[in-house]
Amino acid sequence: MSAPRRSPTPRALAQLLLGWYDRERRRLPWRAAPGEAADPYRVWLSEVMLQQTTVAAVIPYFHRFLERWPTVADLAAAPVEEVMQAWAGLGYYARARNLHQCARMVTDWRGGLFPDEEEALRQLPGIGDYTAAAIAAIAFGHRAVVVDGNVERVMARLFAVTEPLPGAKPRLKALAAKLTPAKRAGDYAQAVMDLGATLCSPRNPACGLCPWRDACAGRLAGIEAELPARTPKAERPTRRGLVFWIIGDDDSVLLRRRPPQGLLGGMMEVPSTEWRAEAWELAEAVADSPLAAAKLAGPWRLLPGLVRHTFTHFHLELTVATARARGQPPARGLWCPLDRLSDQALPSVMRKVVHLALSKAY
DNA sequence: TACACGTGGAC
DNA sequence: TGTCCAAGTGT
Repeated sequence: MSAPRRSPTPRALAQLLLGWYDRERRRLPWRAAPGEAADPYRVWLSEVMLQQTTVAAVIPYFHRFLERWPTVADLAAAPVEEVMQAWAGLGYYARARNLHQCARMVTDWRGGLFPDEEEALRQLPGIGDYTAAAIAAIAFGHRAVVVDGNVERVMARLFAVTEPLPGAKPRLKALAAKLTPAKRAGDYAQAVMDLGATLCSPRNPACGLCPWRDACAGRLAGIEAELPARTPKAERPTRRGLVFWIIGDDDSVLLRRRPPQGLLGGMMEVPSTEWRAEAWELAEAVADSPLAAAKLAGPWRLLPGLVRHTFTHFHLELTVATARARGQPPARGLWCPLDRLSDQALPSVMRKVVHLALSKAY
């Protein structure tokens, strides 16, 4: 008779994972070398960039930001427009505005020193529950319960939690709290996230290599690949718009800045109609184009092709019309020379518009 | 609480 | 092509 298998203690599980982390730790640009102190500025910058964003997408942005703004005071001193421009392409642009605001608060009120307590970090713009815990643990070594999507997935599998997200969040956080050790809290937090990002991945988890394979209730039940369960999301509608590619003197094009709040807030755009369910007729769209018809120096022409883009909650289809014009740009607008388009804070959907226009309008 | 908020890679 | 989803936050 073999003794009944006893489930490992939380302490034993944490030690198992830390051992794996010491062997397999990924080298990432914001990560301090083993035994060295982390730089809170780098930890904060990386954590904000990593919100809902993959490591591969973040790495080049992280390097560019750090080179351009080596300290939080440098970032705070920059005009917000430059920060938006540097963030262009990374998405979730409210993060860039909040990043800049947070840098100013830390610089102006605290002499450039980040708070080390979770609760104080949580008060800063762009820092929520996850990021506050991550900074407290990784940058300052405090015991904090760090729960992101990786941790939720790993906990759901390790403890075979079948309740769907987001309802299961409190239970998963409670489970994560039991496992979080007092020592090496930062390493532990990064270890769980590394585990989720490499072995305990959403699809095809590599259970054979996992330090927790013998303790994993999800794997023992054969349901690891189905976890975590999620409540189905609403369908994405399609919206349509017509974009005005208005060519001014000296090979310039009309751009404007979007309002600070809402979709693509504070970013530059090629002017367009409202985005709605119905397609636009050219005549209808031109009636509310950003330049009065009197200033146009030629007829409108519809370009062949379509710009497709998918946001989190809707699909977008844009057609592009072009015309020549002269005169002063309208309010919020500017004439941008074609060779300076790359200097603008153009989000990816607008870069697709630029690409179509440059390939079809000239 | 539920929804708005980007993007690109994987399958 | 379509769907999923990634180190979430703000409202």
